Amino acid sequence: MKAHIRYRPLIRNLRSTTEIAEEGIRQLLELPMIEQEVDKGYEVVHEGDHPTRCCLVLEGFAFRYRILVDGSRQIVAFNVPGDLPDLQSLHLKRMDHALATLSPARLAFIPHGALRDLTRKNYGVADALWRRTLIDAAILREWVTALGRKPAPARIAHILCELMARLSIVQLGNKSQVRLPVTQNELADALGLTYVTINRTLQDFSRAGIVDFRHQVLTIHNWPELQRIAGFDPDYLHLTCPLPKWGPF
Amino acid sequence: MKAHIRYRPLIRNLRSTTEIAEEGIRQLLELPMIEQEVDKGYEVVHEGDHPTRCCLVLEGFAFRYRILVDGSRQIVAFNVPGDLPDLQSLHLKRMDHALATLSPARLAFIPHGALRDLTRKNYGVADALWRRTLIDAAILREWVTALGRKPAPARIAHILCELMARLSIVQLGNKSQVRLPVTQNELADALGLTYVTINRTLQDFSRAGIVDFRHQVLTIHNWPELQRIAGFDPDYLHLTCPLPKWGPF
DNA sequence: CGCGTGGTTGAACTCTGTCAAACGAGGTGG
DNA sequence: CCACCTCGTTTGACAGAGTTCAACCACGCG
Repeated sequence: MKAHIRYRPLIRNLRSTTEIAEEGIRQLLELPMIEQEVDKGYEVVHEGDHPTRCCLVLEGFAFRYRILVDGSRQIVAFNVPGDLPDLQSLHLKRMDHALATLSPARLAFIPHGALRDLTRKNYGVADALWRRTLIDAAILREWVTALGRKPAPARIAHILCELMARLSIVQLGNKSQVRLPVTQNELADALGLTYVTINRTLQDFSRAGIVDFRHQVLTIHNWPELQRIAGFDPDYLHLTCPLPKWGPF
Repeated sequence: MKAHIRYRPLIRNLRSTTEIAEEGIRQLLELPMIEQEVDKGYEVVHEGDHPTRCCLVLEGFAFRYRILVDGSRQIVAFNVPGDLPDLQSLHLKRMDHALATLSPARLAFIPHGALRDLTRKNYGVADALWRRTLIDAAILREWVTALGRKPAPARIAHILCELMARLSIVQLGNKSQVRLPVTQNELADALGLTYVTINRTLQDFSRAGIVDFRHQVLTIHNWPELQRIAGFDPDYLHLTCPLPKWGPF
C-alpha cells in the first residue's frame, strides 16, 4: 500500500477542499509514481517545456516563476507539501512558467496518461483535481488583488498569513513558529517589491511585536494584528473544513 | 438548431484553444440556456453568492472584481463575447469575487446540473472546459507578472494587446480600430494604477503615434511598438491556432 | 440647458526603488 | 582550527515613478 506517511499532505490537501471519496484517494495513490529527492534550486520544469508528467510535492517547498526580458523575476506561486504545482500541464501542453524547488525536496512524478485515465474512470477524482486547479486560480486572483491594491506591509502580511494557513491544512504549520525556506529576495519577487523593502517592513513588524522572520523561521506573536494588516480572509482558499484551531487561528 | 450567430463567439473561443469535437459543440449548444439582455453595470453575481448556473457572454463586455475594505476596487478579469466568466462556479460553490457588465450585454445562463451532466457524458467537453479555466489561470499569472514587475506604460500596453488578441480570436477585433467599452478608471482598477496615470500614459502613447484610445475607441497605429512596450507574447493564451493575420498581427 | 459621467491638467507629496557598501552566519578546505 | 567564501541580510543616502488632491473641461442625454 502506497499510503505512506509521505502522502499524507496530498491526502489532507485534497480532503480539505473536496469531498473526495476514499476510493478516489486509493486510486490516486495507486497510480505509478516515481519519487525523487532533489536539492534546493532544482529546476523541475522550464518555461516552454512540454511535460509528460505531473509533479507532486511530498516534502519541501517549490515555487513557480517567470523571468522577464529585463532579467527581473516574478514568482507566481509558492507550493507546499501536498501540492500538485503543475497539474495544469495535464491540459496545457506548454509550460508558460517554470517550476523549481525552494528547499531540498522530495517529489513524486505521475505520468499524464495514467492520471488522465483515472480522471476518465472516476469523475470524483476528476472533479477534485479540476477543483484544485480552480483554487490555484482563486489564489492568483488574491495575489492580483494584493499586488494591485495593497501597500507593501499588507502584501507581506498577506503572504505570511496565506502560507501559514496552507501549511496548517497539511498540518505542517499548526504552531506559532514555522520554518519557511524562503529568502527575503524570493518574497520580494513574489510580491512585486524589492528585498530592501521586504527587509525594512519585516523589521517594522518585529519592532511592533507582530511577527519575527529571521533565518527563515517565522514566529507569529500577534496573529489577529497580522491578519488585520493583511486584510486576510481565508475564504478564497475554499476550504470545506475550517482552519485547524491553534494559537493564531 | 441553437447554432445561432450569437453563439459563434463561444464556438470560436473553444475552437481556438481546444480540439473539441463537432459533437461536443453540438451538445453544449443544446444545453438549456436562458438568454437575457442587461444594461451596463448589471451585477450578474456578487461576492459571496452561491450560483446555480454559469454565465455565458454573447454580446458586450463583462468584468470580475473585488472591493477591498478601504473601498478600493481590483478588477481581476475582463470578459469578452464567447467567455464563460464564472465557469469556475461549477466546482467552487462560493463566489470569491463579483461579476458585472461593462457595457449593455446579452448573456446566457446554463444550469450547473445540465453542464455537469454533460461533462460526465462527454469528456471531450469536460476537458475543453477544464482547459478554459486553466487558461483563465494563465491569464491571471500574466496579470500577476505585469502588476508585480512591469511599469505603468508596459502594463497599459499589455492589457491593450491582450484585449485585441482575445477579441480577434472571436473575430470582433481583427481590424486596427475597435470599440472597447472600458473607462480609464476601469483600466486603472485592473492594472493597479490610478486613472490619472492611465490618462497621462495614454496621452504619451498618442503623442508617440502608438495607439489612440479616445471615447472608448482604440485605434492602433504601431502594433509592433505596442507589443514591444508591453512585452506581450500571446503564448500564455495557449491558442491551438495562430492569431488571425490582420494589420497589427 | 443643466446635470452627470468620464476625461484632462497642475502641483505637491510619498512610498518604494536604486545604488552601494558592510555585515554575519554557515560551510569548506587547507 | 582558522581563514575564507558565499549567500542572505542590513543599513544609509538619494531619486523617481506614481499618487493625491483639487480643479476644470467636454460631451451626451433627459
